[in-house]
Amino acid sequence: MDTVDIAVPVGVRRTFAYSVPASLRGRIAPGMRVLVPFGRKMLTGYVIGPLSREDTGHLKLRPVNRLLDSEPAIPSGLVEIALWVARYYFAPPGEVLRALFPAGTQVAGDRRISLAPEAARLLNGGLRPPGLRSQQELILEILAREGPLPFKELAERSALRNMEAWIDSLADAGLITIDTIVDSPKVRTKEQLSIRSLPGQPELIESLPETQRRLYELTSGQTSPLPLQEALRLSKCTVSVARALERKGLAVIAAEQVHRTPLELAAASAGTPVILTPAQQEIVDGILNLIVVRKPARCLLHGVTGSGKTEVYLRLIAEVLKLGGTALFLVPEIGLTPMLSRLVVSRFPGLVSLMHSGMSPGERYDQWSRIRDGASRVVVGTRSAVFAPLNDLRIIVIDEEQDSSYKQDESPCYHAREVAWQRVQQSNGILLMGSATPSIETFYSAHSIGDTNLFLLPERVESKPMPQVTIVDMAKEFERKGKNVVVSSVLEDELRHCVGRGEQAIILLNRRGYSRTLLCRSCGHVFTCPECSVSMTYHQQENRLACHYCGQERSTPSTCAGCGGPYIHYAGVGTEQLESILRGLIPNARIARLDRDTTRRRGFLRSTLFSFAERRLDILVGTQMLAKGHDFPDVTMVGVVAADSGLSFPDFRSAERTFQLLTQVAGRAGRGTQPGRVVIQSYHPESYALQSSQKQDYEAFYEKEIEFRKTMGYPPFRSLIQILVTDPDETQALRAAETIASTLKTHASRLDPVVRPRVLGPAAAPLEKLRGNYRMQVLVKLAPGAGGISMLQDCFDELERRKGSSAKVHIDVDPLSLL
DNA sequence: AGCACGCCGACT
DNA sequence: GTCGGCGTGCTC
Repeated sequence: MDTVDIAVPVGVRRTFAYSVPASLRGRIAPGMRVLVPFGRKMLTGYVIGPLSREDTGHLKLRPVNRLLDSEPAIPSGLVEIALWVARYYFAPPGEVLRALFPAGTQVAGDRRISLAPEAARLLNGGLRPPGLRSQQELILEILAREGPLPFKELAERSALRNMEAWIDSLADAGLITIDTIVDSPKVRTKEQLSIRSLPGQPELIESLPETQRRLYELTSGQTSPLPLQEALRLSKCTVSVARALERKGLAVIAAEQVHRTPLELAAASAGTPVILTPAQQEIVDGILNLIVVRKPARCLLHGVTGSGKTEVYLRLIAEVLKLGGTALFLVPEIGLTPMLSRLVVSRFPGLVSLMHSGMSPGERYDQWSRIRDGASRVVVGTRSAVFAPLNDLRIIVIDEEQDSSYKQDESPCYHAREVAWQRVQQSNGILLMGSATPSIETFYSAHSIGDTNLFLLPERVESKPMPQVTIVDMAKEFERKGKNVVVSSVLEDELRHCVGRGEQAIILLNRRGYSRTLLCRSCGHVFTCPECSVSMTYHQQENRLACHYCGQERSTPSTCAGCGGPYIHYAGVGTEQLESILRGLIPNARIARLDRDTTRRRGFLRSTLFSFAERRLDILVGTQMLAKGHDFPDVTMVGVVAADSGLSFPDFRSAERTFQLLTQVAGRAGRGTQPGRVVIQSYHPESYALQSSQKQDYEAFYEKEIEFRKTMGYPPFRSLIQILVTDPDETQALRAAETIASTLKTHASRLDPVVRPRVLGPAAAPLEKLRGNYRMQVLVKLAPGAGGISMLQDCFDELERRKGSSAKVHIDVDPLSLL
């Protein structure tokens, strides 16, 4: 390779060609990080491979400066995965590749300007080099006063423009020197002085003084070197004692690498597998058969809540390890399910690495290094762990496959499930998706298309019954009571009984705050966020209004901002108000609330879940974070206060979301010895999302929903690409969106009508304004697999070449929502 | 993404 | 005439 293709972490959707100096030939390989000159800087680049483009003849290639890795830092397969992500999701390849490495390992270099010795001597002697312009003199003065400075800082201090020219002239005159300083990575392996004992003559050891003997015995009982500080603390002696041992040849003190270990790993104890039910065993056998043939395959494990899917995953991971392969276990959010990660860790002691956002940069770096070096063969992690540098990946498990946290909402907007599928296709492994409420796309692929293997666990373990679900029609409740109530009599009675029996309850209301909207009774004015097109929510505890989209706050008004009138109506109940209502209804119950407001305090989520598990709480009130994956055996009652709050969302997935949320939260009830009861309050009891979740009938929901998707041309029948154009100026946003839409339409019209993508818009996005930016969207509907994507590639390449507008363009391939 | 180049208004 | 504004074009 004498010329290479390199991705540089800048926001450009292309790679760059570099020449390889003779000294590096034969040592450079794909997946290595290199230092390359880019513009006026030095940047970390990622080697893609030999130069494939031929049109570089006219370019004067710059040489790779040096290698940052002596061997490829990631398996070369991962480079291909990154390129696939970049292409499919319209993202800059350099930024995708950067995301594959732990944060803080990237290096960059900047020019540093110093005074040449000659100039320094003159200036120190109070003299000035003759014939200089005042600007040049200023630069020299600053350098004499401040010492060598980075280019940018020098430019700021001097406040000159055209710095490049002044610097060049001074360098030509030999008065300054310019060199490149490359900073060192912020995160690296941590080393610590450690002590390790050596075997010695028994009589020598016998003769040791008391303190040296203590230290020697402590360290000789260890299998690995002990951090020196810790050893001294434990044996209560000082460094001189350790040095004495070293002099006698009984110990070695040296810097050793220490692994920064996440809490969950350190705390785990060894666990043992449970015995599988026949149904679980059959599925394990079925999937294992697919694993051993070494052909890529997708599997969906559709099992009701509490049917024991986790045990199936763990058994298959164990089998993969026996076969010598590695495994990746993706979970929605580790923070919400600390029990699950602990369970995995306990089952494969010493082999597991964790990758999630709650870890410090150092911990992430060490976990990543362990995975890359092959020390960890099981990785448990959230979305980004799908890029873990595992070799011979034979299974990827995606738990709660439908969860929206698997989709990254900023560029690159990848979906971990799709990336996982690319990875197992490459490594001849298995993708195992698990859910009680699979996404419509995945179930369609399994049930109707058949390119995903479907495995069913229709019953709970130990034949525990599914909870009994009651729907309360809140319109009738209003008629009966003659007034609006938040908690229906049915829900109230059930709760009372539940708490009375000493059992626990979960109440879901997917809306935080005290009141959702403030409305003037005189003129109808709604208090909306000045930056966003949404109403502000009243929070009683802080006595403030807050925007839940941008976080902006303001004090609670006492009069209407529109007409000055005093009659302000607080409408729409949130979790904060619900909590106080429940306290009023059932004063003896111990109640806690879990939502983004209460869990902002570090550790509150963990400690509250723990208290609830320990039965020091009777009722948990909260938002959807209560619905996910928790396993509390004493919860027998689940209430949903406003089940239709999500149904009115102007989004094609709102029914699916509602059904999933209701079914998931209902599944929290009756996981122990007592059967569960669920009460769902709604103004739309007839909607199919509610009806099918009442019967816990996924397939009934699927049949209705897939019909809707087909009629409307939504996924899985059409692929969607959302182009969101934002700008503080409404007309700017619209104009930029119009340019994009018309370019897309022109390109589309050249295609065969059968595969021709439909271009819709531009139109204002449902969230018209967010953080002061107006949002226009263009929507492209494509027939899946019809090659429309390559048309879009061309289109966006063209648009990028002549962008001509300051408006921001955000491309979301396969968006999860269209807000 | 940065960052320089280039072409138009307000100052010495 | 210069300084500085931000439109637009490039980085191998």
